[in-house]
Amino acid sequence: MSTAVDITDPPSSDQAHSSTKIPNEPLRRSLKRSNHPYSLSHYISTPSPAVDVKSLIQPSPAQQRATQSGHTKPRRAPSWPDMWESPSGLHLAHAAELLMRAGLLALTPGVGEGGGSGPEEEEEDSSACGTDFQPFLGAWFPFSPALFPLAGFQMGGGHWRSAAMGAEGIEGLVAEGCSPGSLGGGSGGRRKRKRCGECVPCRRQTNCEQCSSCRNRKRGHQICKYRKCEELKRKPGGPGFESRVSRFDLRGSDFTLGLAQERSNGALDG
DNA sequence: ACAAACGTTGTG
DNA sequence: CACAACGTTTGT
Repeated sequence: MSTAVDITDPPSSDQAHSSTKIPNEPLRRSLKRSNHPYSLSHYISTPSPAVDVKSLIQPSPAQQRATQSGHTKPRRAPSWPDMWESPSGLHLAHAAELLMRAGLLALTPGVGEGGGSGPEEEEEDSSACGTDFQPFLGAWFPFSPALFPLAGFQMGGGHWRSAAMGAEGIEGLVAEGCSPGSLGGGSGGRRKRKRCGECVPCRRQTNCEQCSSCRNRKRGHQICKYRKCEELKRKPGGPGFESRVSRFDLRGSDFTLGLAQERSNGALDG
């Protein structure tokens, strides 16, 4: 049970947090000009530390604090991936559950009745969540019937997403099944997924400057190949993802059962 | 406004 | 399928 992240890259410590922006400004012109110490082969041959999915699901206290206290982004509402990524993602799930219990959130039959103990009461205590996701109730669950097809789908798709499902599950589901495109927009509503920040490539701090992406950054708009997040490499709909989504998509609430089965089968375990 | 980077599409 | 280019989203 040693899920410790084996960080082989010394400087990766300050990069544990996932952010769209790379902390160490590897993409700066200065970097381009400077002759970075790593060669292409270095990137390729670097061992792959285990991905600590748990850290995604259970953010550090510091992260939680940050999210709880200052989760209010002045600029725009958090995207769904944001929601799932943040500790509040769990709260969001709880919110949905409460909504269901209150009869406000109509999901496909089976979810709500899946037993009093509910499918996922795993994380945290509801009491804490109750207060915590309050803001989200206002912002994201305005109890508007118009939004419930959306919300229901999100909830169902997310299935109170839990530790059983990796970050990939979250992101994938949100990215594909639950993206605004499939939600309200329908037309070209593709939501960007975010780097996991945990995988080896994400931990890279420097661009190789040699790969096609680096060389062609101006026009390619792509991150260095060796920094491309492993999660993002997987297309939504890829292996593992598809099974989950399809299960959820086709059977709605049975998604939970599917997860349970997979869990028992060890498919989702480590 | 700008930069970074993901998603999509076209091409070989 | 891999790659390149573009469009778009997202964060500063």
